[in-house]
Amino acid sequence: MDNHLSSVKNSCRLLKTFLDSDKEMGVSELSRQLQLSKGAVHKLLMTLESEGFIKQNPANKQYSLGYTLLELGNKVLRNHDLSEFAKPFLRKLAESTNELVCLCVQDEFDAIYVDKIDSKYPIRFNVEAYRRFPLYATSAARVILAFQDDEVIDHILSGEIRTFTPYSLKDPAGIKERLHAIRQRGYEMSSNLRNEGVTGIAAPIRDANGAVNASISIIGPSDRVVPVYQNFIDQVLATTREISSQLGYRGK
Amino acid sequence: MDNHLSSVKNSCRLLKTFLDSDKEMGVSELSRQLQLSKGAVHKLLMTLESEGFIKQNPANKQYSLGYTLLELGNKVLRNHDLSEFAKPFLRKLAESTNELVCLCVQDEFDAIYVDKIDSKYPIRFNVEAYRRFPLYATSAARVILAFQDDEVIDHILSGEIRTFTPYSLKDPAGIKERLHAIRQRGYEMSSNLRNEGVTGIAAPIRDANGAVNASISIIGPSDRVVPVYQNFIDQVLATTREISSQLGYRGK
DNA sequence: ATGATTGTTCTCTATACGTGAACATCGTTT
DNA sequence: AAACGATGTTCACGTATAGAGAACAATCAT
Repeated sequence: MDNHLSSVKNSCRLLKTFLDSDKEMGVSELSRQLQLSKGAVHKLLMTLESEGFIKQNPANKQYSLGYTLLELGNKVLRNHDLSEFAKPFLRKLAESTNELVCLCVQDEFDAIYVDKIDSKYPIRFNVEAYRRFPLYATSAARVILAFQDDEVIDHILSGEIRTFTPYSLKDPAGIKERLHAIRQRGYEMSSNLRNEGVTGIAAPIRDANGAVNASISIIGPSDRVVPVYQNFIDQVLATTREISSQLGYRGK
Repeated sequence: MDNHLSSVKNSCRLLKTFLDSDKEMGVSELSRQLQLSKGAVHKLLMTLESEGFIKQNPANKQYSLGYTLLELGNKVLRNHDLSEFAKPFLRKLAESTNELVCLCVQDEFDAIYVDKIDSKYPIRFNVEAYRRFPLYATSAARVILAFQDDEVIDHILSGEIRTFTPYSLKDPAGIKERLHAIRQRGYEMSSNLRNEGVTGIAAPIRDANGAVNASISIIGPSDRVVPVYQNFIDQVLATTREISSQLGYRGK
């Protein structure tokens, strides 16, 4: 870990520990989780609080994330051209399918839903926006991963593979085969791999250079989605091709 | 600036400079804005990037905010009990008024809209959620400020007063009078102070101790809102009183 | 080609960081 | 009440390190 500012790194780690906790946290608990002295954690908190990144509950002296992070997070979205650009396409797709439609992007070795439009049906599936998940886990993510360099794929598959249902893919070789198949046919469809009874259909968005960093997917209860899957595949592909073309992509 | 970690403070300042810029920024520009050496800024960026708080565009080497901030910002909202709790009340109010309805909270010496439901009318006014603004600037904010301690009020009014329209309040003494009036009657209504042709009606939410940290407001074009203002005042007051009461407030 | 920008790397010293322990405040338990 | 255990907060100190400044590399414009 050279040329890294240790206290800055610690402050980042501190903020991120709040992601895995639903409650406020105190100095002692943070000091345990981060393996830092209480004094150091306290100084970190004082500094972060003075900048609005952390706020302290006066009643119980516990700390939680501050509103400045809300501002910054929102700014990420507003600076994110693609979500602005893709919005009308998502809306159109949501209207014609009535199912959950998501815009997924890659960030390092994770995937994130940066936008979504919920299904109108009373019985519908839901995803959590803005939360990271592994690139091998969902249709929307795999359809991005499939177009990455082999080194990236190998690096990700050489790590621990998390499973979510009894059907989740867990064999690296099997996943790799599947990725090649996706690359061949240009889309992905899967059921039960992330959530039982749920089917996702996803296609990649290409930028002007042909690189894939994002995808659009339709997700819904299998008994509604599977009977019309060919129609949905056609619609997602039509949408992502139109977007890719408007982004300057000149491929098939 | 004692017992503050300077590099952490710098990293916070660095992230916040992106709030006032709509584009990516490079080392040199940041170094100028922050008055830090290029080397120092570079190290900050490397560290923040390794934690996902910053990302670099490989094409032009410029930097922008990273997706981890999106995660953290979203977490702030999910941890914010009030917005979850107030949601159904907002929806009801939006449905019966058809105008923009906002939930506003105080953070230090600023106000932030943490939730809103847009008007259904084709001609409608819009606010930017999650962005700070001064506590004296809008109805929603003033109705919170009015119930703060005098020291807080004086501190805020002793600073620079920003104006937004030719009608914006700018005389500290006049604002203070207005705040007292708000306190008397329990709500605020104003036109043209933040945006010309726009009228806001706001009432405070009280917690179990009677403290005011949030408000609900109805905002819309004056020619639609003013004619029915008494009705809207009654509805906002009924809503905030119901919420306050459910939060444990036992006042009038 | 030249020059003026950039981003990145390097060396070096003042200092700011993190530790560890002491102190202060809480609730609980006995 | 009194003693305990847990908290959050403060402090002094030595070492690791953060930040300055200059050199280097890589662009882009002229």
